[in-house]
Amino acid sequence: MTDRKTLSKVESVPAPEAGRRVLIKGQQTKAVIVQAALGLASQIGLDGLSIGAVAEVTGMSKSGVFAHFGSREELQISVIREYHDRFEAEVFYAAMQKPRGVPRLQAMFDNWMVQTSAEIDSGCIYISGAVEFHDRTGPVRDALASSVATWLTALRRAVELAQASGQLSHEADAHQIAFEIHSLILALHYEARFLRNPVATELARRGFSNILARYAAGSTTPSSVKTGAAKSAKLVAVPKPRRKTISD
Amino acid sequence: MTDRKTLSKVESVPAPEAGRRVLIKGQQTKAVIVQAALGLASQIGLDGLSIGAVAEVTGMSKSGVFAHFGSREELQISVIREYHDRFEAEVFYAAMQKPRGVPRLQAMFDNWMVQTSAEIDSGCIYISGAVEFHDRTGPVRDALASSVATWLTALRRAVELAQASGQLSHEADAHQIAFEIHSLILALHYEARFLRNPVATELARRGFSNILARYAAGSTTPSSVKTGAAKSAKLVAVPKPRRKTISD
DNA sequence: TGCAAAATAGAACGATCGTTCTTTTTTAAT
DNA sequence: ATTAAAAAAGAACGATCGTTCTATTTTGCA
Repeated sequence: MTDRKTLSKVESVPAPEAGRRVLIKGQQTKAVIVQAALGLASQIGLDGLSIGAVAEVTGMSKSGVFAHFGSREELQISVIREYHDRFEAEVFYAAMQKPRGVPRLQAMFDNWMVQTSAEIDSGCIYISGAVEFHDRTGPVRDALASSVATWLTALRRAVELAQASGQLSHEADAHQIAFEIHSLILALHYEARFLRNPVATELARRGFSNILARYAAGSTTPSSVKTGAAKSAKLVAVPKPRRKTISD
Repeated sequence: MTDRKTLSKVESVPAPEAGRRVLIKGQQTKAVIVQAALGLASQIGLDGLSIGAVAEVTGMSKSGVFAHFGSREELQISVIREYHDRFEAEVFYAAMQKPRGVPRLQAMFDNWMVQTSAEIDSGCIYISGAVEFHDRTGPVRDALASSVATWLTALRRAVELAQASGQLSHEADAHQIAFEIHSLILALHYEARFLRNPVATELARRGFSNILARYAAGSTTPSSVKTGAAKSAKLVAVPKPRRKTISD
């Protein structure tokens, strides 16, 4: 569609045929349905997402909703794509405005925090979905894992850029740093959403600054970094890629 | 029951009346059911746990299973108690054998890792359940949050003991350290279970040793520790405690 | 304005769910 | 061995689920 740098090549909506209307009625309501379904899935989870509930929220009939997707799985995948796009816009693109290195990495983390522990209803589908689908197989799980892997790869690249710019130490493995950043977001989600810990945001923020301090270029390095094991770390998130997911 | 130090005062089974049989038939099968239900819940989640599935696994009838609990919620709570007891034995008690300070903290983390990313079927109910119940209310959520809060409190105390023994710096807040340790377990679960990252265990282990190195007594401290905000951190996990949960 | 196609609604299906009720089997103490 | 209680089974209920089929309404272009 556009040739600017993107998080992945996933296309949500087929390009409209030339000479036709830009957005046909069916696509409008489909977009409305997906948005409503994402809101629902954020609260009750992807797995708990039922067509009947979506129909009630949108004021449509069950079969009216169903006809747009053909199956519940396709609805779930559409929701994942919607979340992917939103996450890409609000976390990835927003951070890409910042200069490379620590500022961009900091922006990614800040945006991610907002997306994860957002004030109102929003729950992170990447986190809840991982729990719901970690033992299953099929296209929904694949779509979810693919989307998550895409983002985590982008995060790791931001770490590597910070290293390349000399702001973070080269001695630490980028996988390790990205893992520790990811872990803070997961703990933030856990403590803020489930345990209702009001200072979870502060704990996560401090943890991130601790990571930056520890891996700051030229600082004292901890005992065990840069061994062989972690260097071969590789995410194997997408067993059967069904569409292009990770851009180069 | 026993007066040795325990993780909490939750009692799973009422004490048998004097002069009666030690374990009546109904309690035997109930224990079998709960164990089978825990195995099921570890795979498909507490929320997905259905009485029919438990009946099939145990070779009983639905109503036969149901009669032991009276409701699905009570079955779920029984599963949580079972997991609590098992977690207490395999993570908490096992680590209490070690001397106070870093060795005990290290043992807690190691045992926790095994419990979280165990080889076979076991999934951590504390993690999956948090996602499934983070927006709900009721006794199941309360039981889960209470059990988790109990363990996290015990973890924080182990950190404080390590500080008191002079092995970890007093400058860092124990809440912060416990938060960062917890976050590594969550990331381990996420990457090992969902993303099938084969080096997740190694990343978590290294993250823990990084924490130890960073907070080692006498080491250089990062920029922002020991401010007022995190000192008031307090877990508010149990809104309506319905039984005694956290020991003093 | 007419008309075909698209979009939506409505009803019904088989399946599964938690739960209740009734009946049968098993237990455990006399 | 007898017997009352406990345990387990079996059938059925209302509800909800995803899905299918058919009818109705709405759309969008001629």
